[in-house]
Parts: sequence; C-alpha cells; structure tokens
Amino acid sequence: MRLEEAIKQKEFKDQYNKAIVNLLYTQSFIVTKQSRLFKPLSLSPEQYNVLRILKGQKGSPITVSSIQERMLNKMSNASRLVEKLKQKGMVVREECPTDRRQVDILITEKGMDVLSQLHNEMHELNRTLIQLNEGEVDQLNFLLDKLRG
Amino acid sequence: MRLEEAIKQKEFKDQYNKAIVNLLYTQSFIVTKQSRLFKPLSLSPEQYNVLRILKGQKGSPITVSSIQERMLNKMSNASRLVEKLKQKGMVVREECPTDRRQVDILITEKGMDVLSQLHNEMHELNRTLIQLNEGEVDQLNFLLDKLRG
DNA sequence: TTACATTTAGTGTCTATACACTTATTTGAT
DNA sequence: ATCAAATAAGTGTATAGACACTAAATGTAA
Repeated sequence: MRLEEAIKQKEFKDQYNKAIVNLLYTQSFIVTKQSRLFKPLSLSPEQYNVLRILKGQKGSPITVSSIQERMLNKMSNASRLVEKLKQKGMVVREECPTDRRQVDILITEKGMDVLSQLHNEMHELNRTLIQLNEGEVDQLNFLLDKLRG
Repeated sequence: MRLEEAIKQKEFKDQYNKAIVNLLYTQSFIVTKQSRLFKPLSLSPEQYNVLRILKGQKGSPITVSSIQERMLNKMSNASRLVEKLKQKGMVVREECPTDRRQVDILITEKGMDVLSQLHNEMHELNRTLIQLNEGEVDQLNFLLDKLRG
C-alpha cells in the first residue's frame, strides 16, 4: 500500500519529508509482524536482537557495553535486556577476569534452542515482508547506507 | 556509515535480511535525532505525530480512532497520547454530538504555536538527515512503497 | 422492543526507549 | 603513589508500544 493511503495523508511537503515518514512507517510495519513471531516464545524483538549478537560470538564472551554497541537501537538498555534473558535462562553472566568493571555474557544452550526454533520462520518472514526483487533490494540497501552519510 | 560498521556485523545471510536490519537501524537513527529537537519543548516523537495529524485537519475535529488510523505506528495508543497533550494544553477534547461514544479532538493555539516553533528546524533536520539527491529520494520512496506490497 | 454483536474510548500490565544519575573500577597524569 | 578523569554496569523515572481487557453507546435482526 502506498504511504499516502496507509496513513491517510494526501501529500507531503517534499520527497525528503515523505522519505522520513516512509522509513518510520515501514519500520513499524516490520516490527509489528516480527513481534507476532516472537510472541509464542515470550521474546521481544530487542531480546531477540541481543540473542543474535551473542550467537554471532560463536562461543566467546562479550561484555554488556559491546552488546550495546552492536544493537540496532543505540539508546536501548543492554543491561536490563541481559537481565531479562538471564531470568529466562537464555544467557549467563560471568565476571570478566581482566577488568572487574566488565561483565562477560554468554548465550546458553536454551538460548541457542530458541534461536533455532525461530530460524526458518524468521528467514521466511523477512523474505516475504520485502516485496522487492533482488536488484531492488540491493538498491534499497545502497540507498539506506548512503542516506545516513 | 555502512550498516556493517554501524552495528559491527561482518556479513548478512542475504540482502533481504540486511534490508530488514538496515530499515530498523535507520529508523532508530532518525528517531534519535528527531527526539533531541523535541526535547526542549517536552514533546515526544509520537506526541508530535499526533499534533501534526490535528494540524492537518485545518480546524475540523477528529475522533481518537481516526487519529489512531493516521498514526505511523498503528499499535500506539492515541487515547493516552491525547491525554498527555491535553494536560499540556495543546489539544482539547469535546463530546461528539452525533455519537456519544466518540470524542472530538482539536488542536489549540498553544499546540499550533509549538508546531510553528519546530517547523523550520524540523524541515532542516529532515533535509540534512537524508544524504541523498532528489532522484535517489524518489527511488527510496518508490522502493519503500513497493516493499510493503 | 429486546437481545446480541459491534464500535469507541479508555484502562491495566509488561516491555522497551530516552536520558540523567550512581557506584565500582581502571587509567593516566603528575 | 595519589588523585582526578574516564569507563563499565546498573538504577530511577517518564514516555511509549503491544496486547488483553472493560464500559458505554450504537447498530441490527428477530
């Protein structure tokens, strides 16, 4: 659906303003659909994001601040998200041996299980959410990377 | 900055997965910068969105559910956002004469003042946030509209 | 008209964002 | 060696998103 119909706005001042609104609306469109996938596993999109970061470590520990740096939303609170995941038994916290300010985080077997349960569905969803051909997706990624300067 | 550096992820499974992550990251990038503009006026991005919808009405009232339909995030809670704006004196609530379930909302002089204070800065910010030329912005809007099917 | 379904606004609760703050530890300059 | 600055993790608080729920008003069909 065109943005104008989706939010019932007839016109935009210019294409730059429309692009801003289009990006915000499209993110909400994506997150809403992803959330429904996470729901049965009692996982939020941001908790999923943290688990993905931990999985990417392939066994080596990562500190809370490094998780924060890798998060999609730089303003989110990795400390509290890790605590939520720990309560669910999906991660463990360990004191960092070289710097006692830091805390090493590791994904558990249970955390890995949750990710593999989601793997196929997520891949399928991401593919169907984006109704573009391969050339168009490449172009979109190029434009988004360029947009941010 | 390329997405890979921004979130320190070396590669993506495919361009579709990268596009999803790119869209989520870019939205956060935009909202974070917009929030700083709203901060001095004690306005949140979503409250601003509601005020913009009300301004677009050019004086005619709009119900809470119609505001909801026009919002960028369809899951947000127009009822509570309107209440916050009312407490700040930026909107008024009136009982709808034809349907007592509904509540008509109108923007006040104060609400309009806040919008005009932000007008120039917002336009400038939106323009500088998007580091694309005119043809590229058109292309981006086309791709985002097509993406959602 | 009565009974039932639908619509509208609003509430409750959990989670997350935004941002200022605290505490503990480490760094680094003198 | 000392002490201020910087860094890491975590806390407090206000706002918002996600989603189930309620209450009141309206629509509709028998």
